[in-house]
Amino acid sequence: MSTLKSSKQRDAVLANLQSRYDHPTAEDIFLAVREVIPSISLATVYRNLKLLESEGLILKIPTGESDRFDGHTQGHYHLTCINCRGVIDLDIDPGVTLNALPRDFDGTVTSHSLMFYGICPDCKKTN
Amino acid sequence: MSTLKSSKQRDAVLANLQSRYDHPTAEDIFLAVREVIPSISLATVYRNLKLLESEGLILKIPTGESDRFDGHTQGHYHLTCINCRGVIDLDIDPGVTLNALPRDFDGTVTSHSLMFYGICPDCKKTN
DNA sequence: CACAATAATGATAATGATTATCATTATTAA
DNA sequence: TTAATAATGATAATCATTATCATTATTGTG
Repeated sequence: MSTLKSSKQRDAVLANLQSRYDHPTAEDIFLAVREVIPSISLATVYRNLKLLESEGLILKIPTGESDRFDGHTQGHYHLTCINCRGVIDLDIDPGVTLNALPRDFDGTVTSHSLMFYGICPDCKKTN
Repeated sequence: MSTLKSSKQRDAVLANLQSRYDHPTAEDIFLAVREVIPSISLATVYRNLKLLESEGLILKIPTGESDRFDGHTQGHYHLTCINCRGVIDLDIDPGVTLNALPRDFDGTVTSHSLMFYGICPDCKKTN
């Protein structure tokens, strides 16, 4: 197993993700980090997103379109707006759902992810 | 707006999806339906999956890899096995999570999807 | 400090999943 | 039965993501 070496690109990707509360795609992150490190490559962004996710430092949110990423790993839930396709945080207790797991389930559950679909406050206001 | 015309390909895709309880990819469905309609094209499978989903007859499950599909639309939850990458049904009351929605949320929620991650019974037995 | 080992990078080619195109075929309503 | 048009199969195109590879940066050691 190879040992991690630090890189300013990886630091910048993580810092960007931790500084924002939307849920950007790899492309979004690429564009943002490029303001700070103009030479950064999209491949490096993808590489580091994968690495950071496997380290447990960020979350990947599959959406059916481009994956989105979240720099805040404490349990919380999301809403996907079916109008603007954006993903926002919701303020709900993350515990409730796990309590509902049936006792007789033969597998092992290690985590869960809850996605709500609907209209986000911004889109609701605008329409 | 164009009016739907029936096709045996679309019927076969829907029938296949409704007859099974795994959560196949478009490719899986293509291979299965080809046993019945050897001339069917993968493009036709994708086309009809999209159409059936927009009609609300099937569910698309984003996974971060290939999308998976579900022919049973009554509310229920899934477990993604982090070992075999399969998706199985879980037997939990779908109501609990919606009750947890905060009252002061300014948007509108129309549906939700809960994905558990862990080891499925088959993989747990085998290892 | 100098250096060797190797992880990380940027550029870009390759892949895999999904969608678009287009000529042909099938379904439908009149 | 026919005209209108939705659906198909074949395949090209697109989009997101990953792999490759030569070069650069980081790190531990003498």
